[in-house]
Amino acid sequence: MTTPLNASIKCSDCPIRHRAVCARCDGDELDLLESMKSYRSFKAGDVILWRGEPLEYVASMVKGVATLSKTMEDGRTQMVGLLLPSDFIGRPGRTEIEFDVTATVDVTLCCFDRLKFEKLVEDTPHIAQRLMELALDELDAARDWMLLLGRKTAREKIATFVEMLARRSSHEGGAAPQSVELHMTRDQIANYLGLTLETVSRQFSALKKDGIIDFSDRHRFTVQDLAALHNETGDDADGGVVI
Amino acid sequence: MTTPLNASIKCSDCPIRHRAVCARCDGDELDLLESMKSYRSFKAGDVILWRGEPLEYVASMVKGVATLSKTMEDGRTQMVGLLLPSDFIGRPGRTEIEFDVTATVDVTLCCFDRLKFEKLVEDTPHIAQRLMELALDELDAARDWMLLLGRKTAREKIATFVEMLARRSSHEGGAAPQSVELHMTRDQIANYLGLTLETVSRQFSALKKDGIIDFSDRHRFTVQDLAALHNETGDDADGGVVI
DNA sequence: TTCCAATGTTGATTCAGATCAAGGTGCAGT
DNA sequence: ACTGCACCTTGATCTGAATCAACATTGGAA
Repeated sequence: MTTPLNASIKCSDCPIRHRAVCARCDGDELDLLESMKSYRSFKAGDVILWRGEPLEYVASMVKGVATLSKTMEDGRTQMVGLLLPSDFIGRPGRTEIEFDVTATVDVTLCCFDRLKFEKLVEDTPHIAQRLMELALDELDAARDWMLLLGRKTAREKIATFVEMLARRSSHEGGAAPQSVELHMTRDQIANYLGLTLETVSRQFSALKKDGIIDFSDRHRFTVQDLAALHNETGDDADGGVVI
Repeated sequence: MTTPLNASIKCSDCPIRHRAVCARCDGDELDLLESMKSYRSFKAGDVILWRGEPLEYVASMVKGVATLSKTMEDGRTQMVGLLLPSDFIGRPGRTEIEFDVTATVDVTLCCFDRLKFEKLVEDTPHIAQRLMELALDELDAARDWMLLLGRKTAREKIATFVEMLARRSSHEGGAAPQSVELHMTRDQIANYLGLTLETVSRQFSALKKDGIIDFSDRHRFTVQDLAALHNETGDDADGGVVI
């Protein structure tokens, strides 16, 4: 399940070098991290960390997608975060986390022993500063999500989700009406949006019927009308139009 | 509306000295903060910061309660945070915030010029470290709230809210079945919990009818049965029982 | 003290989304 | 190619909370 790999890329060649917790580190600091790190891989579906489990290491996401989720006793579950490359898992000063972390596709982590890392945070301002930035960014995202969960309709939730995916995949190059990959099942999307899987399915169908998106297969769609899509999100006009 | 006060207490006598952003600072660092800070007061109901407004200063809550809220174009609003003494407002590296900050009771802030504070964060690891801790704590709270907003029923939401207030006010001393103050109107509570004010009112009445809480007046109640209350929250047993 | 506006309660009705139910689709394994 | 299963879609029905509506309470201003 968890595969420790000694084979890890050099920090200086790392794809997340400039966005992860090490972003502000200089050469010497990077050498130190280099000596401490180890890679781990997880398969799609693997649980990376269980809620309440002792937290032995903290890590940066190098590759893949993982989810943070909370589950109630009767099985209701709510995703409370999405981890993408450069995001950080775990926190110094906490011996456990109170949500499950699950890989949705194959994941590679760059891991550090928690205790050693905590000492590092004390001694290395650049790391604390970057961790602060990452935490504040996540806090902004969490707050946007609270508005969505508390006040948006099912259609607005789906439109917001679709727009988020479209915007993100447009970052990765490509022209406007591009194809977007859904890495999650309908059930996972439902848990992300605070809906049921049936409602997710119905709303996708509705957006398709209205000519706003079109599915090539169940896990891949194109946005036909970006303006109409945004109009369904319930968010303010503009929002930094993607060109 | 905003009243700059030169009269501010000494940092060493400050009630939030050991929990606010300055918690890790040593004597010299504290002297520096002392020389930079200025107090501002706000009346209950005053808006402290508007969404999108240029962020001239950042601040620590010294006294009072304030809310962070997001509002959609059609008026739906969702509170995304509650600020209590020692909480931090604003963030280095951001020229504006994307929610409104409103005082719900009279508030006193300890303010710092944003640009000067940003420089301070760069130069003073103790501040970045503490800001990181505060942000991570808020992130934990935000994630608990996401579960509540996404998956809990109206009754569970109200029970969770009531339990939170009861737990908090028990921290401030007092025996078990104590009287708890509601600083918020039904409408504000509704915006906090992702409900309507009518539903809030009905659920309070239901908890009262079931003998779980009892109102002395509209803004003050006592918890009659803490175990039954917890049982209605949907959260796991235990939860660190208050003794 | 009276009046008024803001706030809160309660009832009736509606509706969005959950739940229950019955197929469809596609792909991994044989 | 066939089978089985996980995943998805669509329909029918139910229900919890929103909405609409009327009235009660409170506290502050005149």
